[in-house]
Amino acid sequence: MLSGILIYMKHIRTRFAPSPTGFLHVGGVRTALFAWLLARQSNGQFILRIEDTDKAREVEGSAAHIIKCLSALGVDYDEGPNKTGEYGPYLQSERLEIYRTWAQKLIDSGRAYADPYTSEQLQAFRDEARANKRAFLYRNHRPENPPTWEAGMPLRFKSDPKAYAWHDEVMGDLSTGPEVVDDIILIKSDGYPTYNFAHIVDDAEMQITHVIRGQEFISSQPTYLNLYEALEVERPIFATMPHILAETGGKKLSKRDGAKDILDYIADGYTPEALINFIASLGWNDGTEQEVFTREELVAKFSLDRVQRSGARFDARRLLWMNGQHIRMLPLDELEQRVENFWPASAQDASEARKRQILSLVQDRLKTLTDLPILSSYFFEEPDPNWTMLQDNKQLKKLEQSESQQMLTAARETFTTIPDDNFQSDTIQNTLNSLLESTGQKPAVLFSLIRLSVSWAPFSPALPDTLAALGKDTVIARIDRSLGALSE
RNA sequence: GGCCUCAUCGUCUAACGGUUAGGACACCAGGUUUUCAUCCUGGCAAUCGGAGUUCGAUUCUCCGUGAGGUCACCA
Repeated sequence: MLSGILIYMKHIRTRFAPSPTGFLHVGGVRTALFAWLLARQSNGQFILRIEDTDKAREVEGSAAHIIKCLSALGVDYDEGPNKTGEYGPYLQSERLEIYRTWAQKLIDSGRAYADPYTSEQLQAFRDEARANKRAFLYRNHRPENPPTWEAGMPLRFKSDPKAYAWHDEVMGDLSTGPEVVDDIILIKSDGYPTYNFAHIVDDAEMQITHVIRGQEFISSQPTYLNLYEALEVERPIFATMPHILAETGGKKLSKRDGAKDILDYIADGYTPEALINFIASLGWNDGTEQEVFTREELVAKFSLDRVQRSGARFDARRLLWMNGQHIRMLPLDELEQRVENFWPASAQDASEARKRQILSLVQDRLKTLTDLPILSSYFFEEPDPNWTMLQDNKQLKKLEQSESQQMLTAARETFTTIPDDNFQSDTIQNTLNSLLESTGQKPAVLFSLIRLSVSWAPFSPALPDTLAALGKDTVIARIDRSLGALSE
């Protein structure tokens, strides 16, 4: 405990260490986010390290893609591939000399040896273990007189199996027996280190204080602990994150289960704030009933000891709700910048002031930024009458055609009496009220009809506001057009 | 199969061993003199099972059960 406190008093250094093998989904992002929050709340550093040691699985451009994702979320790093600090390089493929040096240290101390087996022999050992219903342990087949290690041979760790008990900031106190500590590969035959080796070397070299990673590493943790000892490096604080589960089934979130890339969410009109809030809420809460957190609140309130131990299921509906909450929290001029690329094509020639006016009307109804066109296009272009909307409307479907015509005609007449310079929301409200009296119609019927005839949209802001924003001439012209279509 | 981890409404979750087990999403019903995906009010809905410890277990212990992870020259 004391050492933990001392390390906290030192500055915190956390890292996100993805392998560039594809895209970045919410599971990976959460690990990055929590590491980032920890660093930011303590004036520490957050490091991005690209673990590109598997050249066969590497996908070109994905390191750049990962950086783009982090940047889109506002998860900034202090050291990384294109932001060199004093512990670089931050691409593992550029650190091969470092791994070789540490490997040599292990060889010299008798803690590493060349693996002489062919893959067929290895596979036979595995099959045997499986047939005996036992876990495969390489060290049961440790060669007595391994050859001198040279290029082209895998280098193995000579483990010193023992029981371990260790503390995990999230999972609590964990322990295992010696049967899980094994001779893992340190350097592959292609000369690249394995994750198992490289991450320990790098974390030590880069002075990482907190290792935050997914549950899948818990079972190899004892071997890692053994390796820290052999390497004679101080072990960091560990925090193991539960998995994020796919929406259906009990499996961890993955690409084939429909996990989307973070940039896809951005493209679909989700805000970084909402994504971060949502992802953090998958497994973390601050103990109060607060659900919506700003970025600053997350930084201030996050703590590892309130991270859940069990997996959390991804819930797209909750994310959608949360996105709406965050959109509503944005100041109008901020929202204006965010929606720049989401306007309908017809808004292209509209003035900034006009777009701003429309935006303020629809802000409360946006759940994603991509909702903007459906909520605003009729302000910028002439909507086509759509009779199915009339027929599907529960208020209007029983209406005779002649009744609709009468109502619209009456509405048109009343609107013409409003002076041009007084076609404002409150005046329109009064006009609509008097129209209700004179026609004797229910508001639900009359207002639905007017709304549809000027917008032909599934939803819109409050009617007086909508009409005022459209303007008197447009309102009358659209009613005329709808009347014309009605009488055909 | 070995080892490890986890287990509260459908979902995300709260609850010093003492609460009518709370909140949120979703859903349903009302309301806000139009629609609605905003907003407000209300409703539905949970402690995996069995023992034990205790005056009292969601909470502690054990045994089951279920779920997940891992047993790669992937990370």
